[in-house]
Amino acid sequence: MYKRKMEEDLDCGIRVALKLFGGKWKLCIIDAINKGIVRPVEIHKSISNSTLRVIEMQLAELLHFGLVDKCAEDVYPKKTAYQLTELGESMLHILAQIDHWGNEHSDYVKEKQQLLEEEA
Amino acid sequence: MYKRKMEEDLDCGIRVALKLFGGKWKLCIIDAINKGIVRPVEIHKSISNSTLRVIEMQLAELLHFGLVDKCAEDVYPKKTAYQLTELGESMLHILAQIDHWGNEHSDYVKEKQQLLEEEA
DNA sequence: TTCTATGCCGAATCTTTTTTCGGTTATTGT
DNA sequence: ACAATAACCGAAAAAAGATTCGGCATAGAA
Repeated sequence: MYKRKMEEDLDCGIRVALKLFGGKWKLCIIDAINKGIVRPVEIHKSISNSTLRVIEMQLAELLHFGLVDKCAEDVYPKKTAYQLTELGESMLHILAQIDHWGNEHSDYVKEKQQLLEEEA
Repeated sequence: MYKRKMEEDLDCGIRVALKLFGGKWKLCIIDAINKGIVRPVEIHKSISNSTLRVIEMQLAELLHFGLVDKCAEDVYPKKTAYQLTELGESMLHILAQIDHWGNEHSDYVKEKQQLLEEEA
C-alpha cells in the first residue's frame, strides 16, 4: 500500500475523523451501503462519475479502518456484500447532517461555483 | 486560480458540503476562528503542520463561498480578522460532532494507522 | 466454446492539492 | 535607517489522490 511522505498528526478529532471518511467518495459509499446498496458494482453504479476501481480502493480502506465489513460467500457468482460495522453506524447521524446541510445550500454553492468558472 | 479539468457534480448534499469544508485544513480553520483565533498568523500557529500559505489560500476559498468574512482595518499593523458568517455558523454543530466523534475513536485510528505504516 | 459479469488487484498516468520559495507593501520598534 | 512582523500573492515543485488500463479468476448465459 501507499507510503506517506509527510507525517500526519491525528491530534485533533477533526483530523482523525477526516482520515476515516474525508475522501472524495467515502461518505457517498457509506451512504450507499446504508441505503442497502451493498455490492461493489452496485455502489459504483449508484455514484455518478465514480470508477469501479476507486470504489474498490475506498472500500478496502473503509474495511481496514473498520467502518465496513465484508461478507463474501465463496460460491456462485461471488456475491460480495459490504455492510456497516458498529463504528460505521456510529457516524451515520453526522453523515445525515452533512447531507442535509449540503442540500440546504446546494443552489447557493452552485452559483458561487459558477462565478469561479466564469472568471477562469 | 486553479482550473479544474474534470467536471464535478454537486448533485448530492454530501458533495456540496465537502466542496465547502472538505479540504485538509478548512474545518480546522473554521474551528480556530470559532475559538477566537481570528488572524491569519495566529490561525497558522494554532494548527500544527500547516503552512501560512495554505491557510491564506483556504481562507480565500472560505471567503469566496461565504463561510467567513474578512474585516481588515486598513490602518496600523494591518490587523486583519476573519469571522464566521451566518452560513459558517450554521455548520458549527456538524463540526462539533465530527470533532467529538474523531476524539472518541482517536486511539483506535492511531492503532490502525500504525499497522499500515509497519507493513510498508 | 465464447461472451459477459463480478470481484479484485498492480502499475502507469493524470489531476488536484499542498508545499516551498520568493516577492510586494506597509507599519512598528530599535 | 534598519530589522521585524503582518498580510498577501504568483509560480514551481512535490505530494497525495484519483483514473485508466490491463490483468487474473470464477461462474452463468448464449
